[in-house]
Amino acid sequence: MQTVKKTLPACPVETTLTLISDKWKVLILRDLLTGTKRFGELKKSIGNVSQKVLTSQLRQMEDNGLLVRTVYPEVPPRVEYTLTDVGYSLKPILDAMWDWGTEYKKNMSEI
Amino acid sequence: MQTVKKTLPACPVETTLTLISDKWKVLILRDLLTGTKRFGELKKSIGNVSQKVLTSQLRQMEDNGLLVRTVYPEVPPRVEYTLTDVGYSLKPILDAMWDWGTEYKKNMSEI
DNA sequence: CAGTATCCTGCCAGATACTG
DNA sequence: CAGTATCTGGCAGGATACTG
Repeated sequence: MQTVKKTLPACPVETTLTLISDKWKVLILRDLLTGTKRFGELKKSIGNVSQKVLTSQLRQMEDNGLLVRTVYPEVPPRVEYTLTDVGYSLKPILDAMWDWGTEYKKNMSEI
Repeated sequence: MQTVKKTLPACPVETTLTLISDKWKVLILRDLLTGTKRFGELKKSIGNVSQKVLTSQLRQMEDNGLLVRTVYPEVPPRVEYTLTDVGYSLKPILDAMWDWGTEYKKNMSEI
């Protein structure tokens, strides 16, 4: 899945999928769009994700230039995640998903 | 994953994810947004999906009201898939993904 | 707190055979 | 042509224990 530069598909939609289609990445984006978060905050907010997988997907997003990881050399340690401009530019996709999900739920409740 | 009405999450973004985050659904949408397609056309266009999985994900999308499946009682048989209005209303999400993927590739090629 | 290190589960892909 | 049925296997993701 990674080494993205080598495997970027021709279709731009597939390119986007390659970068954000893993199970938790959209929820990571949702949470970071409102600002910098610590690892523990993300884990709590996202829900049922395991530490290993959350760490792994955060690292991939860092490698792809979507977010920045900052380690504060304190005890206990503190690690913060912040979207880059490229990561933040995914906001229109999340907004569209938010709008559609809201409409869908409204329609379903009317049936 | 299915029985969507029972498990719709509170967050609208998660609701949308529940319906389109399976591996091939976004590509199915991409292909059907340009019009009705036959099963074989979808399979060819999407690429490496197996018959079994493509059938399964199309059925789920039908159950969720995103598309309609039409069987023509001919020999050889013909089955066509068409987006419903609800399915078509996902277009803004796909458009945003197209735009972002195009930009991302442009940025990557400049490095 | 924010991770590694292991081991394990289950989804999905691949291949093949069969049918209306 | 467009499926269904069955078996196999790889790998993303999950559970748990341990650590700087």
